[in-house]
Amino acid sequence: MTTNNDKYEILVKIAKKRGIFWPAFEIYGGVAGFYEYGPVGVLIKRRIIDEWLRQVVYGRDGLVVEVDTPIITPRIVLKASGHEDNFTDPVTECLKCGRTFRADHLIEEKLGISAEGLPLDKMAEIMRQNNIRCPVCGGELTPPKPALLLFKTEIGPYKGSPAYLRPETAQGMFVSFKNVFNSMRNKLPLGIAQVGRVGRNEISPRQGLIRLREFTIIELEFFFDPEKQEEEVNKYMDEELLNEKMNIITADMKLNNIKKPREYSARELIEKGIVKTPWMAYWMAVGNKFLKNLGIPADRIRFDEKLPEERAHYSEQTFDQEVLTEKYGWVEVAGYSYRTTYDLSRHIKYSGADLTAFRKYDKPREKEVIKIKPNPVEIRKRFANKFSEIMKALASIPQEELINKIVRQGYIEVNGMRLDKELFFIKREKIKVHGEKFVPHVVEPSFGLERIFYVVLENSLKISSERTYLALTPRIAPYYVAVFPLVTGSKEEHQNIKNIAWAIYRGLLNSGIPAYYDEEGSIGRRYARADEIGIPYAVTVDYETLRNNTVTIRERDSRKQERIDIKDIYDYITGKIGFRKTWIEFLDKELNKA
RNA sequence: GCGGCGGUCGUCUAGCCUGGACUAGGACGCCGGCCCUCCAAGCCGGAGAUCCCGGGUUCAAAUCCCGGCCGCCGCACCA
Repeated sequence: MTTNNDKYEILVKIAKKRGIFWPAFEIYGGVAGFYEYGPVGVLIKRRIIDEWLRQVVYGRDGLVVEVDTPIITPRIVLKASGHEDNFTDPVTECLKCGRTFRADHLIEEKLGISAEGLPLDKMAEIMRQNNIRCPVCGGELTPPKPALLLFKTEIGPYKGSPAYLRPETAQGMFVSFKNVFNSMRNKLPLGIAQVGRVGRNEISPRQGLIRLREFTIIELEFFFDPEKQEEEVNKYMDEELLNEKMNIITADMKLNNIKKPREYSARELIEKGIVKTPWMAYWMAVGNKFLKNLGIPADRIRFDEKLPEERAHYSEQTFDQEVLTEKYGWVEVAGYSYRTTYDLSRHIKYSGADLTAFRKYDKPREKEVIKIKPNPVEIRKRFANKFSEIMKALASIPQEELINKIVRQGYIEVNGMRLDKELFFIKREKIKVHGEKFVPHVVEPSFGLERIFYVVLENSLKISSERTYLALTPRIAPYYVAVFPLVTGSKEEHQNIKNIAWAIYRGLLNSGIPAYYDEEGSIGRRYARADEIGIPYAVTVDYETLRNNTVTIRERDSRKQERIDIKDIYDYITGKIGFRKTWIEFLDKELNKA
């Protein structure tokens, strides 16, 4: 019997043996929280990214575009985003036993009051006043110090300006929003996606690929107009997405101690008001399909809504998407956050840039505007000797304030003098307004690539007494097809068989099919090696090939073989892997609709 | 970060307690050769080990002692 731990260990062994992944810096003893991808691993990783790009980014009716922005991020950006303040933990250390604790958690535990976000000196005071001591040994605690989880660096070699490695790629999308939005001709809704490396200086990373200090995020920021969200979702969400079933644990369910998820369709999530924006349901449905297409069974995927105190500082609503693993139980592979206007508003404030979109009204609206100007003749009449002083002071008062004071209260005070509305020209004017500026709202589906990579591998690994293989869904296999000569001896017909196999291999590579060639060891061993890295098909050239130009093609999981003509190999493989069937089915459906 | 346990070819391991005969042994895997009609076969040969790192004790350290690194488990942290 294979236990969970055995399975994990077999996976780790295969990963190292076959070049999939392993801990980084191994020859120097390794550094916790860093992993390396090997030659086969990079291919699988790339295929997963490609599938994400295809399904979540470029397959979304043109809603989403992609960018690539810097990893090193000036301090101001992460100050604006709130990370510099929120990505630190207040840590206190016991002077006696050396244990460290989160100061705010200790306060909450002892006093039952929320201490999250309090200034450090305030926390120190509370701890002193209430004589909070080490919960383990009762020793004295140091005042809380901030532990920053951002990697710090400097831009410029001498006296550089402070910078951090980005802890998420999202800020790249917010900071570049204006340029992307303009280049996409100012249209909403607009998704901006990015695949990129990030760094988080975790206190204690463990759990292999699940908790890393440097990893890859694939995420998108989806910008939309909150006033048009219903009609726009209706336009883009087809029946298939609306009917997508998901396992959900809502925050309400958690508060009522219900731990078993309920099944909801995306439509129900919207209609029952479980999601705070219908776009949340849209992206959750897309993400659910994405993971299923990577081979994760639907009953091993669930969404867990975070309670307010569990959410990141920027989020109005968060669902974690989790996958059940053998090794780690439920693992969060993606987070769906409703970031509202938080990030853009903060960058507007810190940078001064206009990061708004323009909402055109259906019809131009008539709007009354009031313009106020001082009436010099009247003012001189009333305040002859203060005239220039008054005029100067008035010039520096903004229009809104003039309107506010004069129209609403009937007068304005300037340098201690009361100026009544009779001293002003008040002009009321009707103008046509075509729309208004607003800050777009944002929903963010954010995936941890290494976690997806891990859950897919773990899920794909099949172990039996007979054999061990990776049942990767064909599209994310490192190679689509292996090519083998049945025999590799020195007789002339053996040589011919080898030559044909080699020619087929080269032909496939030349046609853009990721192919793999192996002639070492017995045919059985070669199948086994190919199976271990998840190659879904194997073409074998044998004696019959010499007679009639056919080869056998073997399917990895069933080990069934078919005999096909050499000329049909390309079509066979692209048919199995590829998009031809999808194209025909989809086109039929779409044309019938039209 | 704290506590417990551990670390020997790519992998699994023998040796460690009781220091020396260890040029660190074996198996699997890998590479080469032979064999050559389909699922990890067989035979022959080969390469492959900073005994995790640093220091100490000793005539002598894989082995004993100290510190560090890394891993696993628990706590804490993180999502």
